[in-house]
Amino acid sequence: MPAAAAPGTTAGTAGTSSADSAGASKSVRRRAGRPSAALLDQAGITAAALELIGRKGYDGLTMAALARQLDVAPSALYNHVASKRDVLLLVEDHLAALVDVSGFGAGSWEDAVRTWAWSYRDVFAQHTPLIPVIAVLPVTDAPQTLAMYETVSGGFLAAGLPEERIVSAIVALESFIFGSAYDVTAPADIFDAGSMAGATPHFTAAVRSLAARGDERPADVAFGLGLEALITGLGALRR
Amino acid sequence: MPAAAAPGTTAGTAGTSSADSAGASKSVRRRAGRPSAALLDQAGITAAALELIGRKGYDGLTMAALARQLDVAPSALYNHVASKRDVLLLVEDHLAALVDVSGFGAGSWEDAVRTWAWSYRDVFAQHTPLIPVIAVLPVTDAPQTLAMYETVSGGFLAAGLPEERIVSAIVALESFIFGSAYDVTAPADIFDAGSMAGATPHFTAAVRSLAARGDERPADVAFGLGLEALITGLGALRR
DNA sequence: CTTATAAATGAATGCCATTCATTTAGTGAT
DNA sequence: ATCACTAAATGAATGGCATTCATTTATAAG
Repeated sequence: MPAAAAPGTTAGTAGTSSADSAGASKSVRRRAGRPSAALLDQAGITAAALELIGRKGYDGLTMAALARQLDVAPSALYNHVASKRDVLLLVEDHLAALVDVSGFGAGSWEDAVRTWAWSYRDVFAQHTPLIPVIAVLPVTDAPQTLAMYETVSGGFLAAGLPEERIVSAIVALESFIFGSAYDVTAPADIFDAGSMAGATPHFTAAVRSLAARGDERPADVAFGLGLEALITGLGALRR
Repeated sequence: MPAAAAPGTTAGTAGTSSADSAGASKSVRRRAGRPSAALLDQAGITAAALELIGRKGYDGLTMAALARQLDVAPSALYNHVASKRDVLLLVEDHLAALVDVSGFGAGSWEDAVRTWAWSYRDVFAQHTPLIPVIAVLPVTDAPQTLAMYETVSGGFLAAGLPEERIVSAIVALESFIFGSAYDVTAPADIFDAGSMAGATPHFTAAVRSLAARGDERPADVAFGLGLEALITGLGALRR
């Protein structure tokens, strides 16, 4: 857990072990009506969603399952979120706080970017179904994500990148990170050409010679290779 | 299991220009039973799916809509594809053939990569819902995609990249391309911090100064920046 | 002529997100 | 105290979705 960022606002609730409201499985039958204390809130929904995702994966994350996890009727969720997409947004923003931006302001710019990029990829490799959501997500709707951008922007500016290229540089890195996150989840034999191998000699040979020197995970090798290239190339913009 | 199946008898029809069977909207009521010539085949299904995607987007691509487009009952589709995922695979492989690999073997390696990467991104920017599918797709199931890899591998080898790094280099570029494809579809105001702008001075300033010099599309600027960095970095591996 | 089969039908099935009328328990004002 | 208001729950629809299955039938093969 890289920790870090976790900007002030919601830090109070976020700090508590997220399991509490998630695990509530009292089988006590409740009647409709306003309870003494609200059963649901966004923090509880987020925690329950994460718990569910961890146990059953994203296929298991249905509004019905989420409601059951919280011992509540599915329709009750809609008092606190407008849609399932909203739930995914809550989860996404929670995860953004786990990305390690501690390197910015500490060591070299290169090392800070390395730490950030690897942890960013690692976090979202476990949550690839969120990537299509993030990609189109206005930052306004995700405060933790926005906080991450602020820290990274500050680090880039301090390192001497021209202000007008900072967003482009971040976007380029992020695009690479998201694409690479998918890569982590790919099956090991994804490049096995099978019966078509005869028709693709160059590619088949390349796949074989990669596999031959295989201690490190292929996805990690590719990520390291691309990341170092990006760091060098983007670093050259500094003045 | 996709590919294989393709009942031999009807293979002849598969070779025909795929557009014909897509537009078939005869309202003639048919009875159950084997028709004189098969109404459906994978080429026709692919063409109809592309037509539908172009007209209604991926939300409009349902098995029911696809069947209607082909003037057939939804269940009939399952004689030719095992699942909706299979339909997406057919579409993906069709698109792979549109990617421009003509640069390999022609000009410089750098230019070939540029042409390939830009066209690859452009094709899939229109089809981002396919990206999660491609990412986990064994190449065996996608002959056109495999053919693309073969051409690119050959180009990389000819340019002097060590064989054991070719796959990693391609994966790194592809990851960047997929991530960047999402970027193209993002709304223009995605980085507008709105009410949070006060709390994020560096980021907000960076966004503003990017917008200030804005003739080119932001997604294109970021893609160009990252791509040139990758080309330089990966090119340095040549011997 | 018989038989096997590919390829269609349409009627389920089960899952899903979401909506809605309804109920109820607190809160705050009079 | 009483009353009205409202937040937050319920459970019963609703409509859409992919997929399955028993059934039908034209055709090709033997």
